[in-house]
Amino acid sequence: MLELAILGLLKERPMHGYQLSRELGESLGGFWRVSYGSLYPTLRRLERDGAVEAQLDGEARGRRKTTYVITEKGEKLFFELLQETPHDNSTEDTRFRVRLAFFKYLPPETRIRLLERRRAALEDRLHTIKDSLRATRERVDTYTLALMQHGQAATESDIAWLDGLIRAERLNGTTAGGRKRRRPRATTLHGKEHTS
Amino acid sequence: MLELAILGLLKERPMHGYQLSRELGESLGGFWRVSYGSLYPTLRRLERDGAVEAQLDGEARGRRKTTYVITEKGEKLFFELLQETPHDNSTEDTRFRVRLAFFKYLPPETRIRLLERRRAALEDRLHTIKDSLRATRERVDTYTLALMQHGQAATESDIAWLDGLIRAERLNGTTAGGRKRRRPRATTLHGKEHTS
DNA sequence: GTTAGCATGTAAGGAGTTACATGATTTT
DNA sequence: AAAATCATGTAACTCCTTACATGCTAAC
Repeated sequence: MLELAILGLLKERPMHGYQLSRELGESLGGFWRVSYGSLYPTLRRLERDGAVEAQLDGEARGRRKTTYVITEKGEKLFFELLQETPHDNSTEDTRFRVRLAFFKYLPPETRIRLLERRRAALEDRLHTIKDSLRATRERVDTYTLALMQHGQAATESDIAWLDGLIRAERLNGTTAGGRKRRRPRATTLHGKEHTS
Repeated sequence: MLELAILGLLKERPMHGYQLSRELGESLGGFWRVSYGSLYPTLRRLERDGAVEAQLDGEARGRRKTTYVITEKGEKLFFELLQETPHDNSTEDTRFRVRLAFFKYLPPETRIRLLERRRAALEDRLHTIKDSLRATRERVDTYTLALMQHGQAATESDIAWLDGLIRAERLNGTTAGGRKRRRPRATTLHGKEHTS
């Protein structure tokens, strides 16, 4: 997840680790502020794997400030991570936010597919909540009840939001051509932004 | 977090690991469904630490079904975990839900304190989002913008919900006595439910 | 008699965290 | 000249996950 976020930010422009940590916190709007203890090791790993390149700027004395630049290989990795099917359920809320932050790099079809997959997951959660509410009704304390009811409301609001995004995506997509337009592969995207 | 949830459920009645995993998913309404790979080892650890006791029911052959019962020591641990000041930011959303699910075991004063601490954290997040929105306005893409705006709305809704809970708590608390009532310690609660 | 659900576990590993440590540069 | 912020890093650790493995028991 962190790798994806780093690569996505470096795609826009080269940056220091420190800058990355700032922008990471900002672009997700206050959710998930990464610690340096995970940021720097991850940058090292990406460098080792050839996904980014380190450029030592600064006047050689003291060796400070390393600017990281994304490579071709890093771009490929970025698209793989961006479309990766998530198995994990626990981190998926944040993971989806990270993905969405880089949606502009995906073709409309893929965007819709990811949005609908997310929608299905939330529908699932909604059913679980409703089932719980039905099952435990009356013999449950105020706080658990409040938790469930607010969970339901929040999930419904999330779904409505997703519906808005999907609708907007469809409106943009229906301007040209019938169904089954040439399906672009990740490798054809390579670095260019998709502006449908 | 898992320890707290396990102890909280075992406080209501003894259970198997398997049952615990079901109820865990239910009582939090679809958020955080724990895997057995973390549940059973945690139960073992709690047993080793004397917080729970394992009772082998079943007919000795095959050795199946272990019912876990919370101990005195486990009750103490439960209250410690329930009031623990969180340092972690990343898991705090779920952590707060778990805490709230067991609020009935806390005295009103403590409830209010925890609710307000949570409220402050969300206000903080809200400011971060608003700052980001102000800072990046216009030079940000649709998706990041959507993310921030929805994040803001969701956070505001969470805060309003908390305000409701705090208000309800205050109404229940103002029936008797002036400010600074005898402050109950965790150890005085010991197992009994607080019904203000 | 087979599918579904109950029940318990292990091994390997992922993805982060905190706490500590250091030092340069900019602002007050 | 002190304080804040920029900048980079390591070591130990937390807490949970997936994938695998096993076997009983109830329902259809």
